[in-house]
Amino acid sequence: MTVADVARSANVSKATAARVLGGYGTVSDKIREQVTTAASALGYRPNELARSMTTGRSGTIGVIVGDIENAFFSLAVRGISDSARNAGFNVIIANSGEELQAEKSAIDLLIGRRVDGLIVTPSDCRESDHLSDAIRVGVPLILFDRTIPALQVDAVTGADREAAIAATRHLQDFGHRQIAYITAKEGAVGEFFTNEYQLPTSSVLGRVEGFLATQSANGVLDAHQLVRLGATDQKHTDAVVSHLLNGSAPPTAILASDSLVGLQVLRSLHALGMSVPEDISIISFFNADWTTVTTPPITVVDQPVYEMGRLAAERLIARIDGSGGPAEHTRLQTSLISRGSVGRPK
Amino acid sequence: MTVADVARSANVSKATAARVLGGYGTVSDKIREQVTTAASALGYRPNELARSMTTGRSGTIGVIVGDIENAFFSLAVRGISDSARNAGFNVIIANSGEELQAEKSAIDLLIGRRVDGLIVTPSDCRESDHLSDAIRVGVPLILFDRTIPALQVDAVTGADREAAIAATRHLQDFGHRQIAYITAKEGAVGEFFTNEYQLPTSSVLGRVEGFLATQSANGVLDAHQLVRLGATDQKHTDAVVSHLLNGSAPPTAILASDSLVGLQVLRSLHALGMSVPEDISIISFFNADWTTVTTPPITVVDQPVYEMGRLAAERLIARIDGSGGPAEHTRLQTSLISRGSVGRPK
DNA sequence: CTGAAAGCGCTTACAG
DNA sequence: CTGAAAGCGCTTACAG
Repeated sequence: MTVADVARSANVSKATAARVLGGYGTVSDKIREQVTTAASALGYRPNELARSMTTGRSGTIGVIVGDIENAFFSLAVRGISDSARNAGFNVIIANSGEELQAEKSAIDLLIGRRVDGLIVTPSDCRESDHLSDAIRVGVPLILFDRTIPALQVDAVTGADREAAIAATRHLQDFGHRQIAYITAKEGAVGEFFTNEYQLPTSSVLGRVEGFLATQSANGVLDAHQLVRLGATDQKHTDAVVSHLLNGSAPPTAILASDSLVGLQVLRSLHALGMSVPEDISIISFFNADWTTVTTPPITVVDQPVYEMGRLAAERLIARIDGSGGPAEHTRLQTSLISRGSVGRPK
Repeated sequence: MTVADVARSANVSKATAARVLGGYGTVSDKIREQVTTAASALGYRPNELARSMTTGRSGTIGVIVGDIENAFFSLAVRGISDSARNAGFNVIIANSGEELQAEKSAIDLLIGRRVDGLIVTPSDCRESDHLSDAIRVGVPLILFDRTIPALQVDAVTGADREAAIAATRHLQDFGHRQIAYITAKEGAVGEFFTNEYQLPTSSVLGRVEGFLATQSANGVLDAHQLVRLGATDQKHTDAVVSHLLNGSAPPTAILASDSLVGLQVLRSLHALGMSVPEDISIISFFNADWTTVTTPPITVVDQPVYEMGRLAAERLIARIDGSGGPAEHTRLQTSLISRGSVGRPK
C-alpha cells in the first residue's frame, strides 16, 4: 500500500494524497477527508525509509553503548530515550561490548541507516579516526561518559576525578592507607597501574588519577601498585582479589571502578569468608540496585546517570537543529552515598 | 558521496560501480580495483536506506521489550542480538514501558522503518489488533515471554505454570501453607486475585494458576486471597507487604513474580526488620545478579532467558527466510536454584 | 488548492 | 563483463 494506491482509490493525484498522508502543504477539507478514509480502508502505512531518503532526515538518533546489560548504560539509555522522545526523535541502540571493532561497525551501520546524530561511549579513547570520519560526513556526535582528548567534540561525563578524590578521602578519613582500586580492564592477575596507556577509557583513567593524587597527598606514594586490572568476570575477579589479599601489604579497603566490578569483588570477599566492613571496607562506583540489599549495604559514588543521558540527548538534538558554537564538555558532579560498607581498618 | 560520484571518479558506469560497491554481479578485477580505490579516496559510505528501498529487505529486526532496565529483558536482548548478528541481522530495540499505546507506536515506527521482522513482549495479552495488523502487512512476528491466545503466531516463553508449581511445592515442602504471591501489575493495596482479567500478561497469569493449583492440591483453598497486585515501585511494595503482614493470616513465605518485585519485597522486609528466612521465606523469579550477594542469598526460579532470546531470534530469522508451517509455541523449562532464603515457617 | 515532473541513492532486469 | 533505463515510495519545487 503506497501513496499511489491511496491516491488512485481516492481519485486524487499522488501529490495531493502525499500532502495529506505526509501532513504538509495545504489541502481542502473535503479532499483530506477522502484521502484519509481511503488510506485507512487500504491500511496504508507510510514508508519511513522513502520519507527519510527524500527529506534527508530520519528522525532517529543512534546510541552506541559499551554494554547494555550494565545497569549504568541502561539507565543512561532511558535518560537519552526520554529526552529524545520528547523532541520527537526515535532511538536506535547498538552494543559495542567495549570492543573497538564492534564500535566501528555499529557506527558504519547507523550512519548507513542515516541516523540524524550519534551518541557514543568510545571504547578506546586513544582511537578517534572512526569518530572523526563520522564528524566529517556531517553526523553530529556526542561522546558519553568518556572523552577523546584528540577530538574537538561535545561530551557529557561525570566528574570522575573529583568523585574518586571524594571516595578516597572518605576511606582515608576512616584511617585507611592501603587502598586497592580495581577495574575491569583486561590485565594479568597482579598487573598494576604503571602508565596511562593501560587504561583506554578516560573515565577510569580520571578516577585512577584522582585516587593516586589523593593517596599521594596522604603520604601514600606507592598507591599505584594497588591499582589492579583484570576484574573482567567473576573468575578473574576472584583471582585478582585473592592475589591482592595474599600479597605482602594487603589492602584494608577496596574501591570498585563500576558496579559490575563491585558486585564481583563482593562475591570474591564472601567466598574468602571476609566480612564487610569488619575485615575490609568497600566503595563502589554507581548506585546500583543491589547495593542497597546487601548486608551491610554498600557505600557508593552516586553518578547522575539518567541526567547525563538526558543532557547528552538534548545537546545532540540542539546540534542536529543546527546549534553552533565550540564543542562543550559537560561534567556532572557526583555525590557519595555513605552506607555501611566502610569501617576502620582492621 | 554516492555510487554516481564513485562511478564518475573511477570512469565507469553507475551500474558497474554499484556492482562492486554492493558486492553483487560480476566485475573484472581491474575495474573492481579502480572502483574500490576511488570509493575509499572519496570516503564513500553506502546509503542503507536506498539499499533497503530497492531490495525490500533492511537486514534489521525490531525488538519491543517491556522494560530495558529490567535485567530479564537486557539478558533476552543479548540473546536475541547474538543470534541475529550471527545471521547477519541488526537489531533495533524499542521500549514499551509495558504500555499498550507505546507498544503500538513502537510497532508502527518499526514497520515504518521496514524491519524484516519483529519480536514483541506484548504488554496486554488480550489486545491483538495491532499485532494482527503487523502480520497482515506481512511482517514476521515472534511473541516473547508471553502468548496471545487469540493469535496464531510463534511464541517463545518459559514454562511458567510448571515453574510456579515447582516453587510452590518447594515452599510447601518446608511446611508453608500461607504463601503470598506478589506481582507488579497495578492494583490497590490489598487487592487480590479474583479473576484472570486482572492480569494482562500471560506469563504472570500462568504462574498464578500454577501457584493456585498447587496450593489447592495441598488443601489451601483460599490461596487466591494472598495473590497480591500493586508492587509497582518501592513505595507501593512497602504498602503491599505491610498490609499483607498486618493482615489476619499473614504469610510465612512470599513468591515474587519477577526480580524487580523480589528486590523491592526484600527491601520492604528489611525496613520492617524482618529476617529471611527466620521470620519469612522468599523465592523470586529470575536469577538476577543481586540474588547471590544478599544475606542469605535468595532462592530463585532460574529462567533460561538468554536461551529464550536466542531461540526467538532464530525462529524469527527462519520465518523471514520463508520457513513455513504452523505457528509454534516453544516453552523452555526452568529450574529452581535453592539458596538460603527458604526455611521452615515461624 | 491541486497536479505533473524530477529526484533521493540505490538495485534489478534487460541489452550488448 | 559492462552499460542504459526503469523503479523502489516518498517529497520538493514548479506550474496552473
